[in-house]
Amino acid sequence: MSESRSAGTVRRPALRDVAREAGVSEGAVSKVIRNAYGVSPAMRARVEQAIDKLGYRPRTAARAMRGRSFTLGFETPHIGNDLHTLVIEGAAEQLDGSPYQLVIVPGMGRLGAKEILDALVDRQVDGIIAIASEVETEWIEKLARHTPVVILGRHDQSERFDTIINDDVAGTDLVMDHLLGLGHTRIAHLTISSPSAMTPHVFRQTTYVQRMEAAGLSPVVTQARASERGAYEAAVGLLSGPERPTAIFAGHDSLAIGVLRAVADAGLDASEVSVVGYDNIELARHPLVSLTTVDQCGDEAGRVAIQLLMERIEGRTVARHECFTPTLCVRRSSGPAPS
Amino acid sequence: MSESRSAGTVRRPALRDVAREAGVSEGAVSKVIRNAYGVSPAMRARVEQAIDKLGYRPRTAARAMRGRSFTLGFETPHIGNDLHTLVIEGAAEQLDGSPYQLVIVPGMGRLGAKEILDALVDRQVDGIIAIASEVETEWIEKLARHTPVVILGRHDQSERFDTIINDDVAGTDLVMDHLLGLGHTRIAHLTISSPSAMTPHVFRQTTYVQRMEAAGLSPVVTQARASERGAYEAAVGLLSGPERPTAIFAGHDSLAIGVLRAVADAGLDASEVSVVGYDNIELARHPLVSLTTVDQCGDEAGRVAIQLLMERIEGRTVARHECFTPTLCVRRSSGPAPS
DNA sequence: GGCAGAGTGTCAATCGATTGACAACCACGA
DNA sequence: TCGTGGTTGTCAATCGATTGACACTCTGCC
Repeated sequence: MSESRSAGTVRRPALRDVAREAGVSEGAVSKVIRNAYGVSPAMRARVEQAIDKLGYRPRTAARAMRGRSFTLGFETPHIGNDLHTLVIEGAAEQLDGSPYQLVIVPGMGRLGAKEILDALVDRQVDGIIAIASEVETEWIEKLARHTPVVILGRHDQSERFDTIINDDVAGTDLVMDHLLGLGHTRIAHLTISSPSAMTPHVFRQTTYVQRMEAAGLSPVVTQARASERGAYEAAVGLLSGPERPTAIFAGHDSLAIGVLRAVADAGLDASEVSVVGYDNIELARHPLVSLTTVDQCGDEAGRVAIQLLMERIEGRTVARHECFTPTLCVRRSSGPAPS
Repeated sequence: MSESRSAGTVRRPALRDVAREAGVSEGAVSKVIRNAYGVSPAMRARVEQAIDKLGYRPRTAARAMRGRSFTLGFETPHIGNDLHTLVIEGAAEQLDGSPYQLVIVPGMGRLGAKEILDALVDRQVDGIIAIASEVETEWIEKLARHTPVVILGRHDQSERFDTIINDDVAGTDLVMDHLLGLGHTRIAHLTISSPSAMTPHVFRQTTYVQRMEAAGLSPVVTQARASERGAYEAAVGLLSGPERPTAIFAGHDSLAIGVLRAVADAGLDASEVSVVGYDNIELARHPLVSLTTVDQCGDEAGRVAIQLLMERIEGRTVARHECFTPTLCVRRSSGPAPS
């Protein structure tokens, strides 16, 4: 009765069972599975044989109680965001072969960043990669006091956690160089509301305004709800206005996709309204979409995020802040200004 | 020195600290946080005050050692798959407000399903939702002996784990009714190789072949690599052959997107080659794509998956197998056969 | 007055792995 | 023969929360 619980349920072997099977102490088994000092080849062989026989695997929970959980957490407001997918891809690649495991807790529009981060802390992850754009800096600093944290796309540099950002000023400059070079003068910018002044969207918007004014043009900024549909509705408004823009720079690709839909619905195309996005999501590459956009190599960001976390886990205490330089991908959604 | 570890690192409060702060026993505190029987209102108030003051949160690892981890795991070969995103959305909705948390472990092409499932078991999740199409039934049954499991899109019905499938025969019938009704006779099917005979793709292919033969037509099945690019290449081959098909039924939407690309690149459109997919991913809805496809309500599947897991956690031991009936979404990518 | 029984709170064992202290043993040289 | 030093293995405490057994205090009632 001590070998099984309820009907059809079996107890997974524990370290104790392996020790009994091999006829050695639990400590010895622990040493073997951790590759610790002080085990003879003979002992190692016996223990490994017992492990194989029983199909033993150490429980993460028990290990976590004594230190590491070998788990890293990723917080994202919503999976299905292509940029984040790319980041996760890079992170997974960097983690390949290591004993650490990446787990993702998705907000899906119902859980706030704080709730997710708390859930990760409750599970004693050894490190956290987060977006967390809506969370105050102090809150994250408190979090970082006990768990290594890397924040993506946040422009404020704290001493207590690492950040990885894309150079949004340079990226926006690429877009504006492109559009101005094509002769556009009525360029509108579509953005979303930001919880803080330190988000990428604010930097893109600010740079857009500066460039417009520097070129002697009047900036037009429109706020949309943060979705393809929100962008669609905002774009419909822009296109039906008196002074129709000849180019629309959207804060990111999902918004740009919505803009493209509005352009198509209005019976227009790229020869009349150029559309440019930001992020270079998979869809932007598709020939039916062919969206001009800014690539910010999310996979590289994912790889670096893991590296930074590992450094923290191994003892680094001074913050590091990485910045990537984006590139422009010119496609068919943008063209010369109509004459 | 017992209050802090290394520089800048603080120990999170434990149950013990709350007990000391409130001047009660640890057991009492435990009862309060679990809403267990046997606490007076006065005690509850004192304890809750102490919890607030210290910012205490129970550690999942310690709880897991005594039973539940309040964590459910989701195994997916690759996030960024829109159907899975939809499933996760439904699951998150169903889980809203419960103490359970969903975590996703993505394979990202480097981790096999078994490795992911093992990682989840190591973390003692209370239940698992998995795709696991490549894993043998016996392996999953062994897994299900100690952890509740729901498998998505697997047509073999085991007594030991629950399954949720889409009626792929009915879905394929919808597609074939549609295409045959439009007068198509040269209908090709694009599929991917399957690790077992129980995957949705095999059922779709088999039904396609049966319907073609029943209509007195010759089926043409082409295998593509499992990616948009693989579908593109396969479609290029199909379109440049001697007897060009007038309709292509792709095994799922990502493949269909690749087919659409090939059609566009060949200078053709829906009036010459109809394209139909399966899954109704977000992109299929976009006006620039407008793909006719089969909707299999992934969000509902996600909700039901959570329900099934909860039932298992609460003691159900007989297997349940749910089957959803899909619907057809007709869009502009399909039309009458060219005369 | 005494006793049943409901309501509260404490105690101690337990889950599984890790880790520093320590003991047993060996060989070797003085 | 004894001591020294290096290997190898065991022991026991520990991490944090849960839980069943148990003890104590009141009420109310015969």
